[in-house]
Amino acid sequence: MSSKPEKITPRSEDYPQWYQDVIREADLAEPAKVVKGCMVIKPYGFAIWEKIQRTLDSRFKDTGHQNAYFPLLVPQSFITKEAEHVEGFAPELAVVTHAGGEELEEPYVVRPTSETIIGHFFGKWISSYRDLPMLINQWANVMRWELRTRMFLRTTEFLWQEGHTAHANHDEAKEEVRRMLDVYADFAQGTMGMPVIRGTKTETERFAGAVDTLCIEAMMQDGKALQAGTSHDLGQNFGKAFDVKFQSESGELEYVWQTSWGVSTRLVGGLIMTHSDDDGLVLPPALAPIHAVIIPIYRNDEQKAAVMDAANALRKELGAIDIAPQGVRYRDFLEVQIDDRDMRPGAKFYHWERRGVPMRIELGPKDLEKGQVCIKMRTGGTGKKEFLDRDAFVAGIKARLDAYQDELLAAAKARMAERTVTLDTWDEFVKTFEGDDSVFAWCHWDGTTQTEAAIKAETKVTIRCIPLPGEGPDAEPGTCIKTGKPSAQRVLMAKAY
RNA sequence: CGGGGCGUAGCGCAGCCUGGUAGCGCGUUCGGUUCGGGACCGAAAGGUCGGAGGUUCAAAUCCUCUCGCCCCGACCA
Repeated sequence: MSSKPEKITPRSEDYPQWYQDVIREADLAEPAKVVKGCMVIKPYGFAIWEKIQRTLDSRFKDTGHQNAYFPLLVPQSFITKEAEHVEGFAPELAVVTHAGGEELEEPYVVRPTSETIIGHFFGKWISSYRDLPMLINQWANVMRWELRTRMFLRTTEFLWQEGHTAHANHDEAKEEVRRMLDVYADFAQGTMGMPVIRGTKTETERFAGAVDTLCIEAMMQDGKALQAGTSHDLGQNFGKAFDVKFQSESGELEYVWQTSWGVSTRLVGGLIMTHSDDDGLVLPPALAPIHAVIIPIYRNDEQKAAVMDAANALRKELGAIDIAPQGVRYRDFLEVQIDDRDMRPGAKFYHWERRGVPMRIELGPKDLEKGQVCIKMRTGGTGKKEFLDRDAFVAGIKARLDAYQDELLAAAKARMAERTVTLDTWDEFVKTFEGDDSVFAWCHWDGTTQTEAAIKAETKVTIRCIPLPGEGPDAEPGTCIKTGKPSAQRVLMAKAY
């Protein structure tokens, strides 16, 4: 490599520092500083979020949901209507007490989530079974006063999407909860290249006010788990709290069955910690704002003119290629940029590598002469430059990017498999989780909150989820790793972000 | 909120102990030579030393308070 001082701390040296270095060097975001716990998402980072939004939004539309928008401020009394919901969110609420120069009669809370205010409006909108199901999604910002923040993973204000639906019966609501979880899982793996495990949260980790919370859990490179998305079965809890009733086909008045589900800008943090390396950000093509950068190589003005002509022609040709995944309702063109800054080519290589651009195209006099391009992928493969016939390269670029996307997922899966273990004794368990890092451990658990709390207190390890069928080891009875009491199946245990 | 660390030029830091007109590296701007893995020469711009108060003839430096960031813990998408 180079003799220059490293700008990115190696992962082996200090993982959290590495994470921050990658974000800074890729120019994704920076701490706001002037606003506690908040971050500024910079254009390149926001472009990734926009890609996430577009892909997910398309899937939400495909599953019948419509976007809407509800107020940022929620009357404080709304929050207190659902007992568990208040209890869960009270500590992290920001409250507006003054406006227009006067103290408000009733304070507003800045939404930490919108179940309550949406519940209120569902109550007004729903009166008959004909109004159901009500399938709403909102793209919004929310605020939770967190004690400790990390960029993208946990900030006081964050961006997300929250789906809110109301159904005529519990089965339909449960189906919805599972359907959207599967959308998340499919998106995480297919688009982000981030393998996940689908499961059910324990009572401790369940959403405040839900009867059941499903989740997808991803593994970061240090083996820690990241809750990447949740889908809640709210039962009739909010229906009762906000008096959301409908007249059924048989004419009876019943409370609706609701669901809610969300993913946030945390996904960007997960994306970073899934693929990136000591050289900086690594992005899957499906979410990369820029797919390829052309670096022109020349020694004099004459060469420069010729190379720039060729570069512009190549860019135009590549930019017409639609790389949207199959089945989506939008088009997504290959984004290719030419870096014509007055810098040494080597400096440009490092610049774009830190930003995770999947492919670099070098174009110089020799390439024009031979009708070829010199390309190098950001990671994987042989790691070497490849010289390809220009037209064949253009024809094959989509397949090449698809292959790169698959490689990233495969590498992430391999890492996850490497760090996934099955443990049966408490001694092993303690030893496994001794250090700072973590693994995914499949262990038996007696199903009690007490045992869960004891395990956490002693080892910082939490039950990430009870796997859905097929997501973990086949269910077979055993004995709890901590207490030795009977257990029906293994659950996923890990330290978490 | 508890424990620890840190706030000095865009970034990374020195200076602080032992008060005396603010420095280094990288980056930036301009000019030139360069250009297939982080170029070089020359010139220049850029800081109310996180903020407030105090001690002092004099404060980046000493004292008090405060705000923010990072790490560790408790809470969480």
